[in-house]
Amino acid sequence: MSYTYDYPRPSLTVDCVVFGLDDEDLKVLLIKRGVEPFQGRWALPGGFVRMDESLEDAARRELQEEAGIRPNLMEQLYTFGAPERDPRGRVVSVAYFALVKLSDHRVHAATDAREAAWFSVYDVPKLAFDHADILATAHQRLKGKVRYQPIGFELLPPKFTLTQLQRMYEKILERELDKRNFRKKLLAMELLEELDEVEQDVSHRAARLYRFDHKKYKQLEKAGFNFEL
Amino acid sequence: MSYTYDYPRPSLTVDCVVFGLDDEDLKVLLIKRGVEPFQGRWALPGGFVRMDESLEDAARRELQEEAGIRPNLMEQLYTFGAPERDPRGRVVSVAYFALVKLSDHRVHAATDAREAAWFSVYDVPKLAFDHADILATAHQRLKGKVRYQPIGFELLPPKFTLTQLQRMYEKILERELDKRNFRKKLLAMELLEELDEVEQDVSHRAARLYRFDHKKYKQLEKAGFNFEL
DNA sequence: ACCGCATAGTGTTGGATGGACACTCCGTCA
DNA sequence: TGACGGAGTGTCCATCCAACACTATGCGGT
Repeated sequence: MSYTYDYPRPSLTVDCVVFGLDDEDLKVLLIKRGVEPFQGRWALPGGFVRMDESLEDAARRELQEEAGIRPNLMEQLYTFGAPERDPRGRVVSVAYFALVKLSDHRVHAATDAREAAWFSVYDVPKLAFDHADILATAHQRLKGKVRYQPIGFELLPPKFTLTQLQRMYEKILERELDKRNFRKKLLAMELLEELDEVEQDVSHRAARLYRFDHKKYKQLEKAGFNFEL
Repeated sequence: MSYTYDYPRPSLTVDCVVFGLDDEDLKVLLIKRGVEPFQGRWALPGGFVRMDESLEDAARRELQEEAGIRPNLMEQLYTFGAPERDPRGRVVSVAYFALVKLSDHRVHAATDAREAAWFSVYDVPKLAFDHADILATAHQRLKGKVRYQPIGFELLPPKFTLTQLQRMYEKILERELDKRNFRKKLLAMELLEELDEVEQDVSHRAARLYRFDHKKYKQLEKAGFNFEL
């Protein structure tokens, strides 16, 4: 089977930058390439767009196939189309940006006979194609966006302590925050539901758990509220 | 001549949302379609991407061909790829966002035997394809971006009065600003060069002209300065 | 020459917000 | 029961922001 057109067409792919967070660092999901070009190199998960699926559907399908991951939060990042970005010919790639709770996804990282792994964003191996650019763009977007949209919660488990929350922001923004000011500000937004539970299995005083109130945020957002830092 | 591939490929186009500003309103550039589908409908300027040009080059080429316009400021907006967005088949379009000084471009609007015109953003005819979505996305982006990046200056002539500047922000943000607070804030940034000139041909006291200092802004930006409102 | 008009230009105050800063509380483990 | 590690909590000061009204100037018409 082959397909013929009057004018040449670029290939169209999607690539995904999936971020996760663990106790050490902000992590990104990479896949080891099994075929040329760049065989053996690490790369972002991704692949060709099918004719009957939307771009985001393609990104979600590739993530599912290559790493068994179904992110809650996914959005389009940028489209990379430099003529020489792929040695096989003209390939335009729509990049997506996703956040996952690492606790949900640590196990599934290596599926489908492909090698998949989480790497610290600050210590990434040499990547295939222009994937280093794509990753840099995504990282920048995350750093910018986390300050004015409450997306960081997608990186944490559903119930978290205020210290976990603060560490998350500190790792993403790459600067330290003041504990008292941070708590004051977050609690003043009234977007955190205080639970009657505390963390378990810690060898010191256990911290209270909170949950992010998505419903309330959507309401406030409609009313013109702006989340900030 | 024809081109054959092992797998089907979508067509790839670019579309441009070009904003301009005049005394009345924020304007957007539209082209009347001369061919099916949507013959006779107004649409965003755009066209197919060639195999050897980057996406932005394609957008600039189409703008030049269809409307004789060379914007200073142009950036990628979003990629639209819903499977049914074009009745001719699968067409994925990378949308670009541009700002121009209308004074430079009023004349050239209708060139190349195509009909091109500026429409008020608040009174746009029914558009072809999903161009209404693209326009809405671009308009939203403009409203958001103008507050934290000094891009609004691309809509004004090189020399402008503070009142013109304020009107520009008011039209884009769709709310009134306080004259004194606005001037205080803008002048405090020290990004406006005060010229020894005043506006001409007005039948009242002439206002002083200013120029935006791009060089100084780039320096301050590197030093961590953030333009805001 | 004068007057009217339209727009230019200019400061102060009160309230809210943001950043700096240090100690006590509590649970665990040795 | 004492030491350790992290949880939790309030004040002060500086800065930013919003609200607010009058005088100055140049032109055009009479």
